[in-house]
Amino acid sequence: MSEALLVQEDQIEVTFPDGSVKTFAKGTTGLTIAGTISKSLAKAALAVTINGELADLSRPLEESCALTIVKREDEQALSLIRHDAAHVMAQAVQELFPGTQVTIGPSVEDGFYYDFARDEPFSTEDLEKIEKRMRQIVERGATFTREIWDRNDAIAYFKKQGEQFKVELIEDLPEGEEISLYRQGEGDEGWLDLCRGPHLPTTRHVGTAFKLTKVAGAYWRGDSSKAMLSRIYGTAWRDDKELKAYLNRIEEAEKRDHRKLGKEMDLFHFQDEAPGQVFWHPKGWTVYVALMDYMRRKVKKYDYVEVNTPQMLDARFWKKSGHWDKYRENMFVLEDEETSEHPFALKPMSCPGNAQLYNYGIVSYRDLPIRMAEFGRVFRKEPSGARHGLMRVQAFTQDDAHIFCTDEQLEDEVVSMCDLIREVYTDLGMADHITINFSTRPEQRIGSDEDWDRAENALQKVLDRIGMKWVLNPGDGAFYAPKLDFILTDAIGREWQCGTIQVDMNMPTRLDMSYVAPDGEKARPHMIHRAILGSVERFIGVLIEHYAGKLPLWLAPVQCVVATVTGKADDYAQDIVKKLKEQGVRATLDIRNEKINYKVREHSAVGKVPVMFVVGAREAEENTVAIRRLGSKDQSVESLESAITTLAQDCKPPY
RNA sequence: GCUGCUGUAGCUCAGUGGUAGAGCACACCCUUGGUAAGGGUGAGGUCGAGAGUUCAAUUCUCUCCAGCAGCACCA
Repeated sequence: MSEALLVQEDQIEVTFPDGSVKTFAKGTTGLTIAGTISKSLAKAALAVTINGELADLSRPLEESCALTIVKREDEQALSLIRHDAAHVMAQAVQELFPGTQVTIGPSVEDGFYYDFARDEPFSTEDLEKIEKRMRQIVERGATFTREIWDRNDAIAYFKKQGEQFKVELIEDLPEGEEISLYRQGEGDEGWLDLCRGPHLPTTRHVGTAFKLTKVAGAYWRGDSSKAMLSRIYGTAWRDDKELKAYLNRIEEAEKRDHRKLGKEMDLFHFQDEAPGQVFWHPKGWTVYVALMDYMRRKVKKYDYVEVNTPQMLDARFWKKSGHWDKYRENMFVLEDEETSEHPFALKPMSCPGNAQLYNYGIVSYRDLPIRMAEFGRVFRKEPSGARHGLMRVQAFTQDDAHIFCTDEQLEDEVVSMCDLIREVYTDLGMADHITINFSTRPEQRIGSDEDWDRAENALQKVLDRIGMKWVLNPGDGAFYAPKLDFILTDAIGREWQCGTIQVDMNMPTRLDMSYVAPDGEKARPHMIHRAILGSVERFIGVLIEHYAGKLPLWLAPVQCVVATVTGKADDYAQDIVKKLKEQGVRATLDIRNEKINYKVREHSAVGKVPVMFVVGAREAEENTVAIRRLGSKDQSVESLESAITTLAQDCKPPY
């Protein structure tokens, strides 16, 4: 007879993480169970997980289950603390600013937010007041109580409270779904919010390690046609040490901001007169060119041909491709559409241009696949609030390519592209930092469902073959093709799309592309769009933040500064720079009348130059150099000849 | 585009209803110094643009432009 049958009807079996099983009366709470294990555990318990799902400590257990007790040191405690902090903040706001409506307030990475509807904006001083009130509410130690409400009662209650947004939320909940409210505090004194939970036992459990960080606008339900709400962000942690560490981490990350480093390192600047366009300084342009040269070598290695197409084309191409309908507002159109029969526009992407090259002449199946690369300079009129340093500009260069191929060639081509992308990201030190998004058909799209099925299946098969981690991003494909997007993050964790692979079965038809098949009949090629860096500008921004300005030697704008300790070594230093340049090293000379401390600080801390050769009378006499590598405190003295040979070798870019 | 904030010297920032100040950078001088800021002197500003209020606006108000944070968008 199995043990399970011995369990009486009014009892349940609880399995603990160590595998032990105990029997309890039905309806026993996690808190009671924790108490049977030890008093200290009951005290430390914050919540439970029931079959892996987080739940209130006070939740009665109705069925046999696997149970864990969540304590403050557990990772799950963080999201509880943050979610509760959001509730506490909402209560604080309503106490301080009566009439403010609450909407939603989830926990997010590193913290939480709550969206409020209020006529007046929240000021920075308001944040201080709110935070102070939050600490009082935490101090009160009000109990969180879960209540199940009747749908109509809940709607009536929130209507009476003037909470239109909560009413809308409840009305939109599927029929039959349990409507749970959480009360913090006792009876009518308590503050009620619609919430799925779970929560901590009391507000006191939130602790003191939180801080309100910023106030910003956010649309109701993420929809720009709906009301703009005031969102207050906060961060919350298990203890003050964690909070301090977080604030410190943010501060450090902000020092890596590419806009800040771009100025300090003299790489580029922006001006009001050219919004979203880069003024590249000599040093920044050196990085740009080094990266482009590298990409050109890669593309050659992978059997691409490089082409170049016009910057400015008749809008008929965009109308034909469908971009005009969807992106007209974001294109720079050069002539008045009203008066000109053929308005021209700056190209926002290179696809139609490359298609013209394909269409020039007759393509045989023997010519396929054609891998056509173009470092295309494109222009996109971005919404004013979207521009962001190098990451989102209005004029940029894509390391674009279009592969035209047959159905049979499709998958291998995409796999080979993934190899190339992986190779490039590895060379650039970013391989471990990419997220791949598989973005499938959007609601607004062109083409038949059969074609979308085929294109998505092809990408799915490739993903199965390449064995890289990926995330499904349903509905986020381009209007003409599903895609794999390669996402990188900046210093403070914002995500930026860099590489992309798009399997397109629509443009070839739209742009009248064909090839002659073995049977002599015309056939439609497939078109794969791909970019590896994406935007060269954006990728440099990401690289700067990733390396905190300390770019790998081969990309560093200045690879070596030869600096003198005394004027007596000027001639020697000049000679060294000349020799370095002969070996292809980007070297500069610093014989200014300054102390060596000053020069070291300027080139290392500020300029991020990877290598310094320091020379004085001694080195000039002995034909040596004192080598200082960025990041290391000490230096080594080497003979000039071997120092140059070694450095020249280290500066070689990857092939 | 939306909400909020910001715009003063090349950079980072202070300041004021009576037309401006610091540090760094720059120029010159002193200093020739051995690994993360040596000292002195000097030059440098239409206070984002336009309009309004005022005897007087860099300062107050409005509009526009640009930037920052977040949201929305991103072929």
